[in-house]
This record gives sequence, structure tokens and C-alpha cells, in this order.
Amino acid sequence: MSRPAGELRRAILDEARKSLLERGYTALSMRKIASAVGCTATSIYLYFDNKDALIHALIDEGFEQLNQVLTQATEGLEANQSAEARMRHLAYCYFRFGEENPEYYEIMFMLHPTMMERYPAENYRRARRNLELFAEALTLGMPEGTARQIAAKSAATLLWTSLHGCMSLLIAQRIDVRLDRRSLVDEAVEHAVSLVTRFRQAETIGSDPS
Amino acid sequence: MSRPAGELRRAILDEARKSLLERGYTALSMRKIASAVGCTATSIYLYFDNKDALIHALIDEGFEQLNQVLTQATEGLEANQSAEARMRHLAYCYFRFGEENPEYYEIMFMLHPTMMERYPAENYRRARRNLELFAEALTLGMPEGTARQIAAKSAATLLWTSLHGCMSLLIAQRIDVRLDRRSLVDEAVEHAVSLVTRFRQAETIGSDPS
DNA sequence: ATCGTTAACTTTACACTGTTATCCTTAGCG
DNA sequence: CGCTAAGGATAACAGTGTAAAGTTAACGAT
Repeated sequence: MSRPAGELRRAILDEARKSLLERGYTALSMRKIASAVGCTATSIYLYFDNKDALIHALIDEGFEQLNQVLTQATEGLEANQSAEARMRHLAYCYFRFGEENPEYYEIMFMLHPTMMERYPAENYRRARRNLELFAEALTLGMPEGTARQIAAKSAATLLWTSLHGCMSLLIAQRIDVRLDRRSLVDEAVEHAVSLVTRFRQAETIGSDPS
Repeated sequence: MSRPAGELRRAILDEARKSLLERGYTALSMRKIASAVGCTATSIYLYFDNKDALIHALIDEGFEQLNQVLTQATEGLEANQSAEARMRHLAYCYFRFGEENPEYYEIMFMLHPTMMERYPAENYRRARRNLELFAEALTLGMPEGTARQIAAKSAATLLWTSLHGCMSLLIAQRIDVRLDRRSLVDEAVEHAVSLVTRFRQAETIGSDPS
């Protein structure tokens, strides 16, 4: 019965991920996971404080993936590209992650607050890192400054909420199916890019009144 | 025990609404509702097919309220206002509804798809009516046309997703608390209004190439 | 070699959940 | 009176997450 140390934990996590990707997070059950990996439900509590903590581990995996996707997206760009082009690429990568990993997206961004109450505060750092990438694209090539940093962070948040609204409603199947999904995403991206332009115009006028 | 016909149904609905507003939809329990109104859980099934159907009734109430808010918003405006001003007012009313009725907003727009599978298709009409109000504000004063109608519907959807993204993340408490909530809403509204301008520019160029 | 100790896991049980099948009681009506 | 149907209640099923206690095996020290 006893396996090498820590192997059960991995098996549980693997099975939880598999179940999540195949049947969604609503079907995630401690007993089902346990029987799939060949242990009892209570054994899971040896490695995870509770069901939420198990989901949180999956959430962290998701943020890790998204972070990789977005950092890779910024690195893969040529330096002389415009801020708008950079943001466009970033936004498309964000959408692609959501469309390719809807179950991850769901637990990362669409979970009920009660399930996130016990989520460790430090883990939100990785989530905030993504916002910073958006903020960096906003201020690309501009002289730095704390006031601008704050404004960029605020604008990046707004931009993210805009992208998330479209992505989450698509995943939740709340968008009229008669609308073309891809062109809606295209428009959402362009709408987000337009925010970059507006931000940079407002910033240059505000700080550099030539 | 027996009450006047149909009164128990109303009592159940009232209690469900009360419980929703006080403790959120995750705490909604058939047994709790039943004991609060003085009947057994199974009696609820005399008036509602299942728990989802009970929630759907609350959702319909929510859509009814939102519809009233938004139609009243358009009627209260003077006719000579710009499309942007109209949309600004509409967007603010949308946000106000969400902020004043977060529990309603949650079950209306943030419920998991599995809970909406059995939601009657015809009831979505009221939800679409709201989008039409947005679309009407987009094409305000413009000559009508099926092509424009379709474009407006698409743009209205995009605009809605943008507002919803901000509203839902605020309700879910996913926005950094260090950001000013009100100014974020303001920016979200202005971002949405800018979409109106872009839409009307694109439309006048496209159909009226003077 | 035997005694702790510890880790890994199971068993059992509690308090819930939505839902169904079955039964009872009462009111209205011919 | 007897029938019918509505408006309930009881009991039960199949789940859920989780806490507490019990079990078993490995290992190190006396």
C-alpha cells in the first residue's frame, strides 16, 4: 500500500488535473480522485488541507502556464515594435490561453470568492505579474516615473478587465452563438489596443506639454 | 398547515430572495429555505422543478429589474443628447445595478454554465433586450439598415463584455484593493464610450463615403 | 531483540446536500 | 357518502467535504 514518499501527492495532483480538464471543476470530488489513484478520500488530506487547497494548487499551475505564455510573448517580439503591436500580441496570447485552457481559466479567474478566501495572499503575486506585463507594454519606450507607473497599473487593470469580460463570457457560453466568435475576439483585442493609444496620448499631454 | 393556494410558492420565492441577498447563492439550500418558510424541502418541488428552476426564477426577477433600470435610463434622457452621453448614462446605470445588487448580478451573469443548462431559452429574450438598448444607443440618430443593425449588435456585445469584465471582477473581489474602485469604474465607462465614437466613425466612413 | 516513534494510510462517522418515491390528509364536488 | 385531486409530510437514496480515531509498517535507539 505504502508508496515512495510524496508519490501519492503527485498522483493526486495529476488525477485532479486530469479530472479538471476532462470533466470540469464542478465534477471534482475528493472521493472520485481518491478512488482513481487508489486511496481513500481522507488520505488526500495528508497532502492538502482541504479541497480548496487542492484546487489552489491547480490554480498555481495555471498561473505558471499563463505567465510563461505571456513572458514568452513579450520576449519573442522585436524591440522596435510599437506599444500597440506589443499589446495586440499580448492580448491575443491571453485569449489563446483562455481558449486552449478554458478549465484552467475558469478556476483561475471565474471561481466563486468563497473558494478563494483561503487562497494564500502571496500566490496572488504571480497573478499580478501578468498585469505588470500589460503595464510594461503600456509604457513601452516612455520615461519612467512613479506617477506614470501607477497610472499604467490602473490602465493595465482596466485593460485586463476588458479582455476578461469577453473571455469569461465566451467560456460561460453567454455570447449569442449567432455572432462570430473570432471576430468578437478580434474586436475585443482592438478595443484593448485602442486603450493603449488613449493612454499614451493622455500621458504625453499630461507630462510633456510641449 | 394548508395555506391559500399559491401562497407557499410566493413565500418560498421571497425566502429564497432574502437568503440570496443576505448570504449569497452558495448558501441557498432547499432545506434551509423550507425550514424558514415552515414546510419541508420536498414541498418546494411542488412549485419548482428543482433547485436550478428556483434560482432561474430569481434570475428572471433580476433581469426584470435591470431591464427597468436601463429602459428608465434611456427614457429619462433628453432627445438631443449625443450617442456618447446616452451610452455613458447607460453604462453608469449598468454599473450601479451591479454594485447595488451584486447577488443578483452574480446569479444573472456569473453562474456556472451547468446551472444554466436547463434555463428556458425563451427567458434569454429579456437578457437580449438589454443588449438591444446598448445597440440603440450606438446607432442613435443614424439611418437604419440591416447591415448596421448587425454591426451594432456585435459592437453592443463587445461593449457589454467590457463592462461585465470590470463589474464581475469587482464583485468577485479580484481587483487590487489599492486601486480606487470608483475611478476604475469611471475609466471603464469612458473606455466603453470611446467604443461608441469608434463605431460611429467606422460606420459613417463605411456607408457614407463623402 | 524489544521498545518507542513516526509516517502513511484506512475506517468510521458526522453533518450536510439535492432529489425521488411513497404515503397521508384534507378540501371540493357530484 | 364516496371519489378525486391538491397540498403537503416521511423516509430514503446517493452523494458531498471533512474530522477523529484506529491501523500498519518502517526505523532508530536502547
